[in-house]
Amino acid sequence: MRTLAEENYLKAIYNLSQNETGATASKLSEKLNVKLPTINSMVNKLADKELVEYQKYKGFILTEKGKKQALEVIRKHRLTELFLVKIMGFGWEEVHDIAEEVEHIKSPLFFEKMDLILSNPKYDPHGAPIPDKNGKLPKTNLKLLSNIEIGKTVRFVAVSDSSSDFLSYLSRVGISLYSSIEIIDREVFDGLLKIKVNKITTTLSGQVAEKILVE
Amino acid sequence: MRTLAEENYLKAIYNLSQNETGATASKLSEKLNVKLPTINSMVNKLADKELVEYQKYKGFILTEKGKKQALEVIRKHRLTELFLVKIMGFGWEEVHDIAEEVEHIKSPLFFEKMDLILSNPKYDPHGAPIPDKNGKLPKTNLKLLSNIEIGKTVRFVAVSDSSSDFLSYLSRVGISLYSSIEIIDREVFDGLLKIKVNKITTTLSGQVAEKILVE
DNA sequence: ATAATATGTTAGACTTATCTAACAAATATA
DNA sequence: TATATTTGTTAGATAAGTCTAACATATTAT
Ligand SMILES: [Mn+2]
Ligand SMILES: [Mn+2]
Ligand SMILES: [Mn+2]
Ligand SMILES: [Mn+2]
Repeated sequence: MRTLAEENYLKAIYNLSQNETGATASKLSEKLNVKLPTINSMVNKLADKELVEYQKYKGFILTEKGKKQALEVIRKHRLTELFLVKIMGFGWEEVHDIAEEVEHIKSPLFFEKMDLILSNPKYDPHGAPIPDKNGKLPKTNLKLLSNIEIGKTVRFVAVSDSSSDFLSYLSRVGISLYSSIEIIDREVFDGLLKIKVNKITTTLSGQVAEKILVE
Repeated sequence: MRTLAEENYLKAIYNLSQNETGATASKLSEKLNVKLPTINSMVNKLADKELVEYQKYKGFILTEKGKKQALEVIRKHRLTELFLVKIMGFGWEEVHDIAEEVEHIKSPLFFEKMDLILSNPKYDPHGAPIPDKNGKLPKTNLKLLSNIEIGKTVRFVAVSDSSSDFLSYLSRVGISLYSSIEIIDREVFDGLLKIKVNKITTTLSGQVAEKILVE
């Protein structure tokens, strides 16, 4: 039986290993809000269970088995988020924290029913792909809004930060998923970005532009 | 922060103390599927936190504080069960086990939304009353089907066993919540009961009749 | 290349929730 | 009432998940 803590470690390691930097002890420590030695002892246990590969002082990578389990949890998380928005009427900025809890429900029936009610959805409310029952994910090829050339128009399809603060901010400035965004200008010094969305011109900071994924 | 185990103990003690027999160590042990010494150590902790009153070799009773907390969990359980049936389309025999997990979700928003969607419901799918936000329960005055006199007609309003096996059996023999049941005959020896439901005559065992609550 | 800093590991302790074995009290039975 | 049985308690062990303090390795800067 997989424990709640184990599930959180697997998910965090999976998410970190999507970045170039990979999953290191200190990154995990920060992400999971536990001290470094805790990471060490937990990762050792996960290695014993053959869920991660781990050599001292090198980072961690998930085994196939570990990856499959991580994707099961991620599937539950994203299905839940979409269910909360579509069926229960929550805002996209409210659902992440609730899904962090609900993703640990064991009952497969519960999530199968969500999947049925939502007709096998492919994306969560933040534009992230929902792994299918076998852990398959569509290959996406997204770019950061911060890297798009001036003059281009792109479609906002996902965020890389699902925190309430960030999403509320986007809603407040009138940027929602699937909006068309035209790049008007970018400040070289700090990446400050002038964009046009729905005929309205807005300015975004470089940090914000890095969290917006477009195609 | 209340732990999952604590919540299960509070709920179990509350439920047991609704019977005349009260909550004893061995009953709790059986209900929670843990050995007797575990009950002992946990109840000692709950007593330290002033959630139960406990004197050696006597039973346990919840303090006001403990009762309030138990009712919070019971509210979440029953709201969840109704949500699963009414909104997600589960059968009444499928929901208890799922609710045993979901009741431990901390997010108050999640349950407030259920309550809103269901319009402040008063009863769960098994006829059990849902405590309100302050832990208030309607006074119900139900009788056991096994105690009703021959010749009377009663309304089936609740079950005292929400297990899948029992509820599936009731569905199979065509007895559903709010059916009218006429008592045709009762065998003195073992309580075997002949009833009429929807113009159909059926026979129920004494054990089954004891789990059916009527008014 | 050496020293300073950042990152990772080991050792040992603590809390929660569980167990088994041994013992004690209460209750039922003869 | 004396004994047997059932029920409850204490003692001590264990596993999971966390911590702090001390130490080791790796990386960065001088
Ligand atoms: Mn999320
Ligand atoms: Mn998401
Ligand atoms: Mn139930
Ligand atoms: Mn119920």
